[in-house]
Amino acid sequence: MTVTLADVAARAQVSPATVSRVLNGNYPVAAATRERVLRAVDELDYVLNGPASALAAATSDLVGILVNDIADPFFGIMAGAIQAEIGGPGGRAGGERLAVVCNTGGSPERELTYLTLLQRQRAAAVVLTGGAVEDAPHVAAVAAKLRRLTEAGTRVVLCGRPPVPDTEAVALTFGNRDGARELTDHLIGLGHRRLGYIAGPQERTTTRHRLEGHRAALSAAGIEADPQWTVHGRYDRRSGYEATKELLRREPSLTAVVAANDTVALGACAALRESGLRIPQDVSVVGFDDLPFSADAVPSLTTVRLPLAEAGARAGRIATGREEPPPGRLATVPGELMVRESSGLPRA
Amino acid sequence: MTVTLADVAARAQVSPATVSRVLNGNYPVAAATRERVLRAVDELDYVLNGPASALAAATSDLVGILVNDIADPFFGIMAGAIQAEIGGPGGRAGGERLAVVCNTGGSPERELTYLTLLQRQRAAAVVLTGGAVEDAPHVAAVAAKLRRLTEAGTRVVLCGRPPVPDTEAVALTFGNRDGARELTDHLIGLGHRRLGYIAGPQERTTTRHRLEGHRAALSAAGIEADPQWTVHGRYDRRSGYEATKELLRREPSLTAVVAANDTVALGACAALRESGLRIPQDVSVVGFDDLPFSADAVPSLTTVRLPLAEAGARAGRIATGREEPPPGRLATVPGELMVRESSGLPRA
DNA sequence: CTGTTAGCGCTTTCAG
DNA sequence: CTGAAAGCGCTAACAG
Repeated sequence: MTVTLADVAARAQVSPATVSRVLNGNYPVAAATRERVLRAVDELDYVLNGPASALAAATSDLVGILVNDIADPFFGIMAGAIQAEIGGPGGRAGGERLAVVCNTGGSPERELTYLTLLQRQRAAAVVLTGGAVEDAPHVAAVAAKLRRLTEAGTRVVLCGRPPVPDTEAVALTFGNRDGARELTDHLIGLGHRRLGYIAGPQERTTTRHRLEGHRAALSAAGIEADPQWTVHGRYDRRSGYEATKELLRREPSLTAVVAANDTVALGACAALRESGLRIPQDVSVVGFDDLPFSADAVPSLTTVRLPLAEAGARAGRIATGREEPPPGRLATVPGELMVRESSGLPRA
Repeated sequence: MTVTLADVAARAQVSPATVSRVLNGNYPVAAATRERVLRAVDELDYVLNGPASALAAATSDLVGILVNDIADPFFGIMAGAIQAEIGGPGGRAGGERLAVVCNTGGSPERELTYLTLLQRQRAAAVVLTGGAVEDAPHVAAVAAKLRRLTEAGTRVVLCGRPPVPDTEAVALTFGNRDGARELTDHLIGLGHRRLGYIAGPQERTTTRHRLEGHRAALSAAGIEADPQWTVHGRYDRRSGYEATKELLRREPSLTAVVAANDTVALGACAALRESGLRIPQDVSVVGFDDLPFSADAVPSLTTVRLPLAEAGARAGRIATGREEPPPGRLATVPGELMVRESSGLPRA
């Protein structure tokens, strides 16, 4: 029924082994023979059986990409960049690799399940993107999984995620803490003293690091942070909206709102506007990430630019062995403060 | 070295076949036996070899999702919804399926290459999202590929993409034409007579359908469309910005700009603002898709809401056989006009 | 309900 | 440079 490598061999009058060698291009084959084989492949419209080769070779050409939310451009941009670099179609270079994008929805269990699934597929590499959940048992479970994957020959890269101790995983982390600190320093520099903070979900590294940066800036300036001025939420627009309403209720005199990320900042802007407050005349708003829409927002958003695409591309290259891992298997990708219209002097 | 099913069988004192049956849950097995097997699996930390089962069973648990641009929420939302429904982790129901998201970048060749790769992997199903390229040879090539995939047992679903004749592919198409028509009707109803149109890339079905709807509305109202008032671009913000500048140059008296989609509309807004024009007092702007940011834009965007998540979810269910395909293997998913702040009466 | 027996289609030593 | 042969680890009849 379906054409197999043996059929091609027969037609080209060579052994299956030779066909395999031609197809994989990892072994010397006479030009004339190759020619003949390629023609046969074409004539029979032959397509290699992936599972069969993966079984025989004990490795597949699948690369797993774990993301929290594929509909969020933050992850979409990284995923796209990773995929472009792993050498799939168009990316050239080596066997055509297929990116398997896995949506964890931020759930630790799903993250683990996907890792197992990827292990089952004998994935060539796995890239985990975005912040990690900090729950100790989960961290341990992930570490164990990553170790197992590495043992099985799967390369593991963390992109925008802190290193996992006791593993060989290469980590490209974002300068969340420093970026957050710069952002708050910027606001303090403008004269703000009463800053609300909308944090991400409680147990995530990204949330913690950004919050730490914020607090560091405050204490360096001798400003004591009222715990009431920090609200936790999710990394979405809705959350920013609701958290801002809550902050306004708790402390109407805030002159600035620092959001967990740009999406949250947008929600914050909506809430402020709805409350009759102008940005930045009445309240300044800053975000984080510098997603494409942030520069276009009205007012345009002051934020920290994270080189998502660059980091993803690098992660993709490391995952496919086309770039050396950084020394110590760890590199920090810094963010860059982008001062735009949404931040200004505090109101009198 | 690596644990195999045989090891588990030995430890559980059953035959490999029984272990397989327990793991696949597709065959009656005594509770006690199952129990024993499961324990052995746990103790040995066994993970099924995906390629091996795919080879033996002649089908894998991979589901391919083709998107034009994974960083674009339009595709991200659909991909996320599809993935949530195919029964991967968390989605429960049947074997854990893995979504393989393939970024074609809108390139016909890559689309074909990915389809081949998916065929190679013996994917259980393939979902193609978004508009198709209309080049005849390419359409024929895609049709041939889809036929081959279907023959090999891969279910093919088109989501937000017109049907492919002579294939068994199930198509869920969007009401692009009708939506576009409603949108332009809305503007005409407000009194607009001089409408600029920023179309998507020339050779795509989505572009054509939306443009047709627009033109239909115009001619129904007896307005003759100046070809100069239509500009083609890409489906991105930059394109909307540039196209708007160009439109303004060609015809400063336009009172409305109809954009290919919301992202383009945002670019258009930026260009208008930069030119000192107010929205909607001087120029009305409308988009298409109703992406999450559209309601939050300032001014909020009048657009056509496409139920991306719902359509994706349905596509996912059909792809995994959990929902019957619509009669005639074709269903149209209508859009819904969302009138918001960016459209208003034309200036005097 | 469970075991036995063949492969699935490819890669990879090992010879030549 | 090419062929022969031995599996890779699992599933799926087929018996029992």
